[in-house]
Amino acid sequence: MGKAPRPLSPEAIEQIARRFAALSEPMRLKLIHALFEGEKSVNALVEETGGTQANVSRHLQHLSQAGILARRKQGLQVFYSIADPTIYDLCELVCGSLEKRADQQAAVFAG
Amino acid sequence: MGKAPRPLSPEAIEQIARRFAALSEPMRLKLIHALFEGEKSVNALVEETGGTQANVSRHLQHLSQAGILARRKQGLQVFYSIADPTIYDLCELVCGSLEKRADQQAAVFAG
DNA sequence: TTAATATATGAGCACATACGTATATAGTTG
DNA sequence: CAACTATATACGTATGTGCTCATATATTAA
Repeated sequence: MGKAPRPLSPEAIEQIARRFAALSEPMRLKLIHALFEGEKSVNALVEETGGTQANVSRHLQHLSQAGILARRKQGLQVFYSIADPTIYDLCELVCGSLEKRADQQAAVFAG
Repeated sequence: MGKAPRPLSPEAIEQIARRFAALSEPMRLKLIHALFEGEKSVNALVEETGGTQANVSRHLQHLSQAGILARRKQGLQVFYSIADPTIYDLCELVCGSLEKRADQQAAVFAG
């Protein structure tokens, strides 16, 4: 017996797809990874990631609207931080799964 | 103190992004969801999802090459099944997170 | 007010990818 | 062998999205 799957409406499917899509771009993952250390300003993230200011700003907005990041404006600066704690677990799950795959591949080559 | 993030090489970031991208399309999520019930043939998945045979086949191959699905050929038919068990947890995490968000939205409208 | 700084946004280009139609391949049956 | 079935693939098209460059907005300081 498999697990009993929840019924999923087309709208729910769409929402889930959008959530995964938000996490499917390298620059956005870099930003999320940088924010694992804590709240940071746009400028700090621009310097840390090496991206252009425009691009970083757009990706941060994308993640913010997706509910993944929180936005706090203070004076001239805007600070972003992780808003959805499940992001940690999601990344851990995927990293773990990919590491296992890599290990298996390595074992194949090692004989 | 935040959690100590693992260092992530650009290649690792790319891999993670690809994994999330594989899960970012509604038709692929439909297929994965259908396979939560167990192994199924391409034709069964075509009928269940209502997609065209070509499109379903392409998405199945995509998921298979990503290591998410397993492929088993038997006579004329090809059977696909979930190969990476973390997929269950990934979907549960995202569903839970989105449900919580929806509840909060609902609470706002309910006053 | 003007100048300076931090962030956001508009326009256009380049590229990726999802889709349908048609066809190819592989395996089975007669 | 030919006919049939299940799956995969080639091709063209349409759409989405990431990126850069330039500019706009907002906030602070002089």
